[in-house]
Amino acid sequence: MPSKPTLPVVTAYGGRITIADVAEKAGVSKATVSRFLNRRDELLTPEIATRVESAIAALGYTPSPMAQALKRGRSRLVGLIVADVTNPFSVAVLRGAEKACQDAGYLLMLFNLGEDGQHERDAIETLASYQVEGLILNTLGRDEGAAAAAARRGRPVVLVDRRHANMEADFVSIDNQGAVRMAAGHLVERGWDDLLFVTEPAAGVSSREERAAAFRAFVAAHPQAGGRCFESTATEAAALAQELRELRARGRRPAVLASNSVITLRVVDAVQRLGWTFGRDLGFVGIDETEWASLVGPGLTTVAQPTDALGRLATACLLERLQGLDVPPRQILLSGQLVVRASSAQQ
Amino acid sequence: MPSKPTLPVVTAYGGRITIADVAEKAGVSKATVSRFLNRRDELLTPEIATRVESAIAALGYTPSPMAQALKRGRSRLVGLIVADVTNPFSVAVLRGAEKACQDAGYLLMLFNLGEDGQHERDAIETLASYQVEGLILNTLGRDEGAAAAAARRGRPVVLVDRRHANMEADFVSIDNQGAVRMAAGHLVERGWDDLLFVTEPAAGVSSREERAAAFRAFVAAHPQAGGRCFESTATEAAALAQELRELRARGRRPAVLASNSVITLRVVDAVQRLGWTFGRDLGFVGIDETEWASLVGPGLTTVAQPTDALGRLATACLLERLQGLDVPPRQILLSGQLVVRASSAQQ
DNA sequence: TTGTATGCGTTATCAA
DNA sequence: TTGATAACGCATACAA
Repeated sequence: MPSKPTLPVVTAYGGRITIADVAEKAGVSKATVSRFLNRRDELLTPEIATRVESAIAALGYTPSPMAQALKRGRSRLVGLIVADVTNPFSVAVLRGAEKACQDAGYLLMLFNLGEDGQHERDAIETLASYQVEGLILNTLGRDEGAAAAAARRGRPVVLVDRRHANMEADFVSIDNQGAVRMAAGHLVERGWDDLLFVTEPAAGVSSREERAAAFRAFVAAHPQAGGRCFESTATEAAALAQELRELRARGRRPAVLASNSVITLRVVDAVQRLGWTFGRDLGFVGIDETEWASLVGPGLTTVAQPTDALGRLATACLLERLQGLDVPPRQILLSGQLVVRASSAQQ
Repeated sequence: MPSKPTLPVVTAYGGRITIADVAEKAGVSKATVSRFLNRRDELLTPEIATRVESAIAALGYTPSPMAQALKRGRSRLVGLIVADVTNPFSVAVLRGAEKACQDAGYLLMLFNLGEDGQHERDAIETLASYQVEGLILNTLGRDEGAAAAAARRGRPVVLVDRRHANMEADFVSIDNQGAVRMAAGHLVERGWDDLLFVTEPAAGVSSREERAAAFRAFVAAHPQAGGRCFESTATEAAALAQELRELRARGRRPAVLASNSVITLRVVDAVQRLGWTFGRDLGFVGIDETEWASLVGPGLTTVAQPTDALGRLATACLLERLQGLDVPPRQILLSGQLVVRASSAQQ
């Protein structure tokens, strides 16, 4: 008797091969295939196991993450929201996080807030609707409680570089205090004795606040060194140049400590307009290492952030929470590394 | 008679509010809610419509994209695969694509191939398993046919900046030929008459090949100007410096045309080691505008790519295909823009 | 015009 | 140990 007319192994609509196809080919039930996939440890008759296995291989079957997510409520997705992908720091962190996710079998969904840094709440909700299991946030946290709400819904949240007000969550960042102390200490040690800390307006961004506070603390501890702060905005380039002029006019050995690479760009621009030379007319250290730091002027001394580690650790924290770790919010602070170049040359 | 004992509006497990919750609250069936959501045009009794509407609002209901994707086979997800997120060009394109996606109600899933640019096939399959509706690729295409396979499965593919061999797909890029001609023409016009085109080894990357070919064509058309090509690798910085030395030793007015920003970085480094000055000892134009181009040496002349438009157009192409547009593969070439600075100053 | 029932691809609960 | 079967949240053919 001829075997029952086997339907051609017709790939399910959309070209997708489903667990049903595998089951049919292996001559078992869908449940068995599912068990084979998920709980291999559980005893399966070796013969059946191999049948299923080869059917899977023959068909090239891969489970549908969407269906799995729907059923399990878990998606193997991690959401990463950054205030601005244009920021090399954020991209570097992203890379670290991505690697760690891949290693753990997770996929990163990126959401970039763009220009205004607004819509954080929307971003969180969008990502949440895709059942992301957790969130890594490198954002302002201005959208009161949006992240907290996510956390309350049971989605672990890890903050990178920027704390959110009233938000109890794991936090991963460079040690801002240490970084500033290192940078300022280096300048003073090299003989620069009139320091100007240039930063963007704090505007509630914790890293900016912490760096500024650390600078003030440094100044208080080193009364022999002059120390002032200046807030630079994108629109007022002239004000920065003016500030630098006054700094130098004071007649000591002036140096700038830039709070991040955006500020570094502005300071370099101003210094070039003034026709000054770094390391001679003005000492300089900037937080954030960039690919161009060594190429500007005589080379810019920087504090490099361990961006890759930051991304990896943020992911690691998240994954631990996903695996049920239940401890109070942790803070992980990593040291920056001073990259000495000619802009801070010995006086 | 008391209404049947209403179960407390219990939010579905995981805290998720489902269409069933809305239906119950509005006192209608799930189907009605679904119709309200999808085909508002279809006649609904106004009274019911408002009841549903307010129930949705009251509950803060949002449909689950996963469930929708499962049911419809469409996910409102677009996959973007980049060879290297570290590349500012790719990030800029990403931003444009992201904006366009958001405008159209799509979400971008980013996949970064990282270091080796390997695993393109894996990336495509991973993304495909999440039911992305289409793919934007800024990759090597070395993984023979992986993209083509996706395309065959009915997922539209758009290539950005890099063509794939044997791949018939929409292609969006800067006009490489025009860009090189513009850059080289500018140098010659300014009196630089011994040109060196520096590029990474082509290695099958179409944009590199096209730029090199365009340079050779330019040289052929301008026999009075010297013109050579040099392939620079990351590991052999010395070779580049040596090449520059020879270029200058030839005694004419030497200039470099860098094929992208990575090469620009290397050339700047070499020139600084040699102690030369751009615009005096060596003319320079680099393809790719960067935030630091104006800050290096006397300022670097560049050809800016319309990255944002590239990303938007790539997305637009994809969305058109998704809406059923069926025309042969298109090529969209955008002009670069010359940003003149002192590195190419008049001789 | 609205409701019922079915299925998308999986997993989980029960029997067998 | 394995197999029916019922969800997961949604959309739709069909019935009312």
